[in-house]
Amino acid sequence: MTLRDVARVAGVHPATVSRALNEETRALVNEDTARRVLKAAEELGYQPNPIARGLKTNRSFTVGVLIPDLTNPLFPPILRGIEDRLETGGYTPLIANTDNDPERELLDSQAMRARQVDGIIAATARRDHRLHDALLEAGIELVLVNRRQTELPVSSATADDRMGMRLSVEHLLSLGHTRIAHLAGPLDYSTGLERHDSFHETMRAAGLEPDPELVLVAEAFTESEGARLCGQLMAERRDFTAVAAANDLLALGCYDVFAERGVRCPDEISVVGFNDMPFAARFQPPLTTIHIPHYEIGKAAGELMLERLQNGESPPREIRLEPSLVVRDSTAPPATG
Amino acid sequence: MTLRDVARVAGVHPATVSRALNEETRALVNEDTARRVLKAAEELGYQPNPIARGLKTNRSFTVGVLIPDLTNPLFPPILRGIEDRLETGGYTPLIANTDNDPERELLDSQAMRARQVDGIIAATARRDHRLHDALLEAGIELVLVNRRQTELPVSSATADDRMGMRLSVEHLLSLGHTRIAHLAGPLDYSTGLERHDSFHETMRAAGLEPDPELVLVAEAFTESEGARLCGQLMAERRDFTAVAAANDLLALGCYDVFAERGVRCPDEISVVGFNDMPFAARFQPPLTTIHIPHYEIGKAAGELMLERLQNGESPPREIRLEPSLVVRDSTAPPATG
DNA sequence: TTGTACGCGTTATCAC
DNA sequence: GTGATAACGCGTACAA
Repeated sequence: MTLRDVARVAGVHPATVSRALNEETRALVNEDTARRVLKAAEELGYQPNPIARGLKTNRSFTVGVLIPDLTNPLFPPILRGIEDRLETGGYTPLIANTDNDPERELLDSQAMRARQVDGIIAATARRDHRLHDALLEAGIELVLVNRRQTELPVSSATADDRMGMRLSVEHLLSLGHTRIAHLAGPLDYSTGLERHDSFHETMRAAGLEPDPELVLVAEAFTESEGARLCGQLMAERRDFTAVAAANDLLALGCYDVFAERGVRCPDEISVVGFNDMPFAARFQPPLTTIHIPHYEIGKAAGELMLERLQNGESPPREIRLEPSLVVRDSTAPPATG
Repeated sequence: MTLRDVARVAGVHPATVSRALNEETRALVNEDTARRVLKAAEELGYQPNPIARGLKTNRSFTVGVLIPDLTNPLFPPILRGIEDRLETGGYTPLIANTDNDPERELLDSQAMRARQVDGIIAATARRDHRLHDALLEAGIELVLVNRRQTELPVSSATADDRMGMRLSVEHLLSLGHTRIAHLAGPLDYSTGLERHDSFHETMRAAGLEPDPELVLVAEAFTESEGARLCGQLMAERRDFTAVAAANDLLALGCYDVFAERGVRCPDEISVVGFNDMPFAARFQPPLTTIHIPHYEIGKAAGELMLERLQNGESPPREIRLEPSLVVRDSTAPPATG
């Protein structure tokens, strides 16, 4: 089923079929002829061959998506948003997991480049220039999602991480907490860094100087890191009454330590997570956290990519979506006395 | 950077470069020449253009993967397994979400066909012939994952669903339960049907005739369906002491009804889930369930696809992986009296 | 307005 | 063993 088949049925030359079927060149062809061609194509169930088209146009209508790990529940909704938005523009995503390995990220981007992707959306988290440089050189569009790159002019779709952490801390403050610990994410991720900075800003804005010994930096956004850091805080008998964690998994790690040590949450210590991951309401206790509109972030990233693909002149743009506080049962006023 | 560039540098004809670079045809070329070509390609950082190759060979080294919904935590590990296995064969997955809509499934498969995928792995669940027929006609290989098709000769990678439900029921029986309810999944999914059948077989093998009024069929594998059915059982004051649910989400629906009615689990009613979804151990109470090796199932599906792609003569094959029982805190002996 | 001719990068099939 | 040539399906100058 090719252009020629349609041409034969419609009784015209293949080139005319090509023109009639292509939105942009349809004007060049007689209205009646176009109608006849469309009808023939419809009847035959003609599907243009994107491979052949790509060979000619040097475009694949394909966009690579680099994510750390699909099994991290953060990413599926982002991916669906990306996919849904790209689809409306006729683009198909090509997904690869990098396991947060910068080398593998570069390798995957090479493989995608070989597959002639028109652009790459990177959800991988490290603040790293190499990918950007490699793609710039190859003339492949780059859009960041869930990560920003302040020093470079590159489009990105993220949540307002600073605002999110502000909501978290202000919630704890409003409950009466003053000795608040922060379990920060890795600071070479923009998410980790911005939440960390915002924690400090918000505390200071309330007239509280954060105790450096109550701020611990995780090496990864994982439960085990959360447990390690929380265990460390408890072992040192720090007198904190609340924890603002940089994500939900770190918060879950705290739960583990509490269970082990018989600490009641929220009665003795309050915890706020970040992300509102699936089933956060099912945990014990249901987790108070910051909700992030992940699906919308994905859609925004798809949107930004389409912008760049369809109008190369448009300048890079940053989209920041608002998070919101979801109060459940892991926070309460501090125990008196 | 094309074959011609490499040819120019190596001082040979482009066709020779093609032969030298292609594993299968390398034997046709002089060893020294081949070495020279490889070296030139290396130096230039030559990457073959799969688009052009596909145009010529009618193969894209691309495999479509049809899943219902990426945000269902069941699928990411399957997908990673598929991806990891396909990658070793030089294939790239192309993923689409069908939202369990058979029409959309067909549409997506059309789009994939247009993109010249060499095969399609379908994780969508309905026992439906249409996809199979459409692909057969188009000469596209089909492999099922997490779903079987008994009437058709098609490769599939699944868990042994019958064995899984048998483990679930036997666990409850061994605790002393005899009045066991079954929340079945939709029976037009092979998973729903086989677990349903196995529930009955296992009960009968123990000398117990299942009470038809204790077997309810859900319209979807969701929490709300679980809650609806469990609510129905409770409203009718059925005297059951345990529930064998066809998946974890149905089990979670039961949790909701229990919470609403003040029923204690497992003290008054035991519940067993199915799938061992992420964070099942975090629920309240931690959910006893059947663990399914999802990643391995995905790898097996990738394996089966490679088999068919690399050796079209090999007959379809079914791979069934063993599930296992994970005992947590949602099951206990029935309350006496 | 439509047809002709060529090229995108690769591989298959010849001939040498 | 290697080179020449055609062809895959499409898009687009250019000619008509």
